[in-house]
Amino acid sequence: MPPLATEITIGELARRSGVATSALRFYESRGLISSERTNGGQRRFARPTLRRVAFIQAAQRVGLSLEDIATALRTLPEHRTPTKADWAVLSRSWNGLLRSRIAELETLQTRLTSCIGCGCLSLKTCGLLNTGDRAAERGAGARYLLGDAPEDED
Amino acid sequence: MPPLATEITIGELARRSGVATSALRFYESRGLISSERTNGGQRRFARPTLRRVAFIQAAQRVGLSLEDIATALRTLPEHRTPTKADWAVLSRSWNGLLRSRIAELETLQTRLTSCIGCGCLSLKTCGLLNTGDRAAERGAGARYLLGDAPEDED
DNA sequence: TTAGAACCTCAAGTGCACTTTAAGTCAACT
DNA sequence: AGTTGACTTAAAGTGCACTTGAGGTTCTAA
Repeated sequence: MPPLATEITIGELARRSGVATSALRFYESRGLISSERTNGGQRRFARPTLRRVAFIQAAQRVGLSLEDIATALRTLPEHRTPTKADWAVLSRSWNGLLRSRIAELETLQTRLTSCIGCGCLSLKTCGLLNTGDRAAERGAGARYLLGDAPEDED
Repeated sequence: MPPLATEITIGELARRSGVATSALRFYESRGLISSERTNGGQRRFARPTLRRVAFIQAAQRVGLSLEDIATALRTLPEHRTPTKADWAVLSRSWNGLLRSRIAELETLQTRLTSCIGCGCLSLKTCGLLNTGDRAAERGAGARYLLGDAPEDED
């Protein structure tokens, strides 16, 4: 048998993950995935990479940057197949983020619904954006309109 | 009395909304907000603009592009203060989007939790990314890994 | 062995959502 | 009337997440 035919090409990884080869090369350049090379210099990915890519895709859906995802993935071992425990740690931290993200959207939804109900949609009383929890996500976070002058009805 | 002192400067709008003046000008250039001008050529915003900006901010949190938000805001009257009914229509459509976005994240969370539970995290059986609903959001949407060959355990 | 698909690198280009800079004008206060 | 801070435009720059293009090499199957 060959040394292990379990390695996959970048094209295969692309087809299986739905991510373009150019994006996969980009991820590798950013340290999110890694590969071995053939004698000819072509990439060969280990199969667990498929799972890493899936994780990257999912994390992006939640709004994380590649930098954040790279940081998270660094908690996984690079040169051995991650164990159940490895993934569990990663997943748990991620679960917390998901929870706060969901809570944020739910608050927004509640506010929106009650605003429809009362018809006011006033910044003062509804505070569409004053979610009250800014736990999740850095960057262009929630702004505070609470500082508005009291006459800001309408 | 002056013709109506209810108009606010771009600086005031910026302070009250937490959005930079440069961003507000950018929003205007993209048709998300509008303004009158003084004789000297400076912008004066009507007060309801504050609410529009709040809406823009909130919509961005849900992951909408400025283009999408602009389209949504176009359903509001531009030259009269939006009524309760105007906002209600807009909010309702938005509410649906929020709902599917929340559902998507909840599915992801469930999958993640059960994956931790069983320790498999297998693409085949867990399908971290196979949320099964791709109702919300265009663009870099959910990818399908279901097409994976059956031997893709790990 | 050879055609052609798939791969390689590096640099430049893209789209989004802005920000920054430069050079100048306006508004409000004293 | 003058100063100062806020405003104006237009163009260029930024950061992220990629994609595209050019020019060349490798792998696989007939």
